[in-house]
Amino acid sequence: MEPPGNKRRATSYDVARLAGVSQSAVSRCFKPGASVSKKMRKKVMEAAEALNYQPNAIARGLITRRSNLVAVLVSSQMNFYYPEVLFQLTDRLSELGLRVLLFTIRDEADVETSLDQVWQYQVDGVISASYLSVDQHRVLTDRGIPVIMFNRYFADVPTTSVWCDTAPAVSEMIRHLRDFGHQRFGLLEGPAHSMVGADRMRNVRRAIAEQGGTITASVRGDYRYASASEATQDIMGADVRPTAIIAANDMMAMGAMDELKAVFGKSVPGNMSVVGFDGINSARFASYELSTIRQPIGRMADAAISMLIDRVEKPELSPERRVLDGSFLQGTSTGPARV
Amino acid sequence: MEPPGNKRRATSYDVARLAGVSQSAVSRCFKPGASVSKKMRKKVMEAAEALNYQPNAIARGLITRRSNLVAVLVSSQMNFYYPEVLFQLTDRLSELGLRVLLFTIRDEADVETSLDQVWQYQVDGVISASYLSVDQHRVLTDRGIPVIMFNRYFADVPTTSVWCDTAPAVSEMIRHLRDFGHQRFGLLEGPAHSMVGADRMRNVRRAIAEQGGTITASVRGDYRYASASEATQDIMGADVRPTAIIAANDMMAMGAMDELKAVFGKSVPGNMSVVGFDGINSARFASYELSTIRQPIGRMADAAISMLIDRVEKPELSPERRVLDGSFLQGTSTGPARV
DNA sequence: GAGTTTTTTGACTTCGGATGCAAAATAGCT
DNA sequence: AGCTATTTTGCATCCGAAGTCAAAAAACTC
Repeated sequence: MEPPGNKRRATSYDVARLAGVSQSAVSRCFKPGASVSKKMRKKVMEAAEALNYQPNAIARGLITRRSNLVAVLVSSQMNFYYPEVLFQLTDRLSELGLRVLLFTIRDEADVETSLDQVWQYQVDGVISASYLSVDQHRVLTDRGIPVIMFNRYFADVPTTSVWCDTAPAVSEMIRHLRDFGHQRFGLLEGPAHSMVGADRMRNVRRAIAEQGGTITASVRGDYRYASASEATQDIMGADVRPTAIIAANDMMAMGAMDELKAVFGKSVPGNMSVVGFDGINSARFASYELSTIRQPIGRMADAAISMLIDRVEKPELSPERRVLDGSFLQGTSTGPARV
Repeated sequence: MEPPGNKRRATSYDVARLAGVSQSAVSRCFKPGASVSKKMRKKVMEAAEALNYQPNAIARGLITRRSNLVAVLVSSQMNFYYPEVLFQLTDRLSELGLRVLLFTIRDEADVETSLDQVWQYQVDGVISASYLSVDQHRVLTDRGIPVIMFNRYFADVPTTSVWCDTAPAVSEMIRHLRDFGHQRFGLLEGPAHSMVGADRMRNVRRAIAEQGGTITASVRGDYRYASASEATQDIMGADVRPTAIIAANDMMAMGAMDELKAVFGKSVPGNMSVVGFDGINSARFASYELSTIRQPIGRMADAAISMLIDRVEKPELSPERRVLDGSFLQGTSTGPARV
């Protein structure tokens, strides 16, 4: 039974002394591609073992200028999409020996303070699945910190980003609804500033224009479940009622389904159809089984990480955008139009 | 337009030179309680501003032996409880100037590698909402790293932990069910090794023993939504069918509700009642409106953090357990027993 | 204004590893 | 063995900020 804790943690010098070698030797033994003889490695490793030595990542980071830290920014909004993205990113980064420094963003002000921290902690890079203004983005890149935007980008500024193209899947989705006889669509859009939402709805409008059908109402929500309630009432309260509601994300689609059932006595898909975007796990609950446009989150995470690593190693790489296609996932929230 | 990036980032020396003072002076200006004259502070701050200087947290951590990093361990299991805890912890830690180093744990092996990283990154402390063995816990505390267990503790080893006592709320919940005339209960338990689940079900059994009623079946799930499907079938397939199902967490309760509706044609609460534990956000969706025993996650996070900070400042503090009471939250998943 | 106390300031050392370079050790070759 | 080519190893210095301590400056006293 050792006296717990108080003893200082072992340093490379301690290991060196015990092993009877120099500190540099110890350092080399813990560096992957270094030139060390077998004997040396054995001696050092034994001493390290005995002292419970592990290199100090902080000290290492100071000299190598590589912290192996990646800042991940996610919105703390109640939208289950974010945790999924976060966990996917974290799992994968861990496997590559990179640590996640997590920043949850509630509002604009949070972003500013987070960016200061990002800078102070010498992160190797940033993956942002949260809102970031062009200026904020530039502050980071100007300072030489690679930034990858997850599922967002700037229209007018080159940005390294992963993006999910929903156009083909939306087209498929509208065809699916049209085949079911739907003609009148209510749109539950995202917030005004959301480019993801704007893009999704642009695709929806285009597909409807191409394939036929009318939009009976278009209302904004804030991507959260709760916001769908009022939005659905607005949609249903319009002059003409739709037979299908298309929501800009799954959370709102779920909210819309529940509102339709609870308040309007509609069954889904019996009387109304509902579709969403994202393909989050909770949309697969049997109570919803949402027809939705699924983002390949895992593959998007891989893409983001690989672009990030490329840029950590070669900072001069120019911005790049990787686009993955979303896919239409048919659930049971869509069925024949009941007029 | 500055030449982007390539320039080295400014250090305290650069600022000192520009301001015409010593490096120590710069350092002091960035330390809260230091003695600096107004003139000096002004000069330094202007220079810092001009150079876009922010102290290097890595270098600072090296000398102060305080990284201001807190490792947060959460299970990456598909259980929405974890993201909620994580986000609560992160929001609060950020406000206190502490950064979250996130570790998602898939399995035992992940824990081991994570602990190595925790050690290497000189975190100031660890908050674990994930499985941790007694040995793993001891490795950390022996090394002098404060560990706070979130919603778990060891029966036989003193542990600093936050815990939610569900006993009174469970008693209330059973009374609620008894008042509705329920006599036969099916238990959907957690995995065998889960002490949280064991504790919850112990309280349930005790309350039933005290207030009357029989347990028709007791089946284990793994806390995930999907596991409730088979478990519910087992419960419903037993010799005697219950009128209410008590699940060890909300995810499984939701799964049970859906299984009852979809496969057994039961309505909830029309034909069967279902209750859960946790009080996660998704249990509030209108499709579920689960009656559940709610954990005060926010307050638990506060408690965990305050205990952590206490121990970072005074490592010699002995283990402490803070216990908060859960509360019974009545939803619409419970109603009169229909025999 | 000289003498004393208090506050500010700067020179220097420290934290714990990584690395360039030269010395030492080993291997390779005739 | 003798001598060169190649590894290994250790020394010394660096990364960037913080803290110690004594010198310098400012603030008080009488």
